Amino acid sequence: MEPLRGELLAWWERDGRHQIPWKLHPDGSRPGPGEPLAAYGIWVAEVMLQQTQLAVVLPYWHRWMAAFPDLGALAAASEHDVLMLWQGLGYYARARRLHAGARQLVAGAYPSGAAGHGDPWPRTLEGWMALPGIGRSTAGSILSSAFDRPFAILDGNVQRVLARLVAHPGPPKRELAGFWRLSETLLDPQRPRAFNQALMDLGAGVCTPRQPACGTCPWQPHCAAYAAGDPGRFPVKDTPPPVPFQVIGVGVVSDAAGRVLIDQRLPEGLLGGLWEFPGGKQEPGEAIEATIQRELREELAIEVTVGEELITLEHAYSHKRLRFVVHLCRWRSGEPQPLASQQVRWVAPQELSSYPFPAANARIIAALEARLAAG
DNA sequence: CAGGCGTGGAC
DNA sequence: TGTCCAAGCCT
Repeated sequence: MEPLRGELLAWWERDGRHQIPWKLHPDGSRPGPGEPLAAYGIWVAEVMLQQTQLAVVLPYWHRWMAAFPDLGALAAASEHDVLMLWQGLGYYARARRLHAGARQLVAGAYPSGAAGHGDPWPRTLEGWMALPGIGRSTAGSILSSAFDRPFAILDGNVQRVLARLVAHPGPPKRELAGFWRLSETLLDPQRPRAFNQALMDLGAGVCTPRQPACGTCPWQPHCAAYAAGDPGRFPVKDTPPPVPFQVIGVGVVSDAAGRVLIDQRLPEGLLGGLWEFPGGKQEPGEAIEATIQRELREELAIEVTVGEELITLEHAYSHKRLRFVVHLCRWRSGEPQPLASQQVRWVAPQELSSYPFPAANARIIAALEARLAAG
């Protein structure tokens, strides 16, 4: 075990990522073994990093820390402001859970394990996992990063590295318990922060999903997949389920004053809590104009005249693909009702930037602005 | 426990 | 171009 740890850590000292801002002291210096780091920024970062690459997270993390510099600021923030800062990052339940977790921590409503004396941060796996949106891997990552405590991690990078190390014959999802044991066995109890970060950096930069750079890998002499001659074959993947495709009719409804109608989605589920232009699924054999009229009648209780097309765009979610066919509409009658949303609102086009929208709607807004600018 | 849950980078 | 998939969690 010691040789593997030493070789990985030696590689990491030379080639690891050492400029990650939340893993440094405020003055930019690296923490020594056992030295604590500020837990708040690490907690925020680890949640942002769930299923999201480091380069994507960095600008979001900096904006978030400027807006909500500490736990109290986040707990006191509105959900609207929280979603504004998360807009475009995806998996929006993470933002709502981070917000709820901040309020739990401020209220002291978490299990034992914190240091006490005004320090709200848990020191145990159970303490962190009691917070919404924190599972075992994120909890282990936070505890090792912030406090240099010996807790293992098992994200996608680590699963891939370990699956190759032992040439595991099946999908890791089916044998997670064994992978957790392996991650715990390998973990360097003297330097858990550095070891976990090294393992992730190895997966992100060397032991990559495609064309791994085995020539520079510190574990190449120990790697069963390399010995088998085909490291790219691991980890073995499950066949992904088919992704459904749907056409969505969307109305950008204007009133006589030039305001447009938007609604806030329900608090849970897909894009929960974000704002959007109203619309819905096209039914078989239905013209898209009829879809838009029907959906606005069913979900908002309004009657509109469907005008020209503004834009058609395709958007892929993790579990479905949609084509949005967006038409400009004129409001005719009916006070808009939030029959399938939290609330509806008439807003001037220049006010749209103060609402959190999902990525597909941001493209619709860009098209609308271009149309308005063109007259 | 299999499926819901976003977005953009990389090739 | 399409396809894969990333520092997972929740139900």
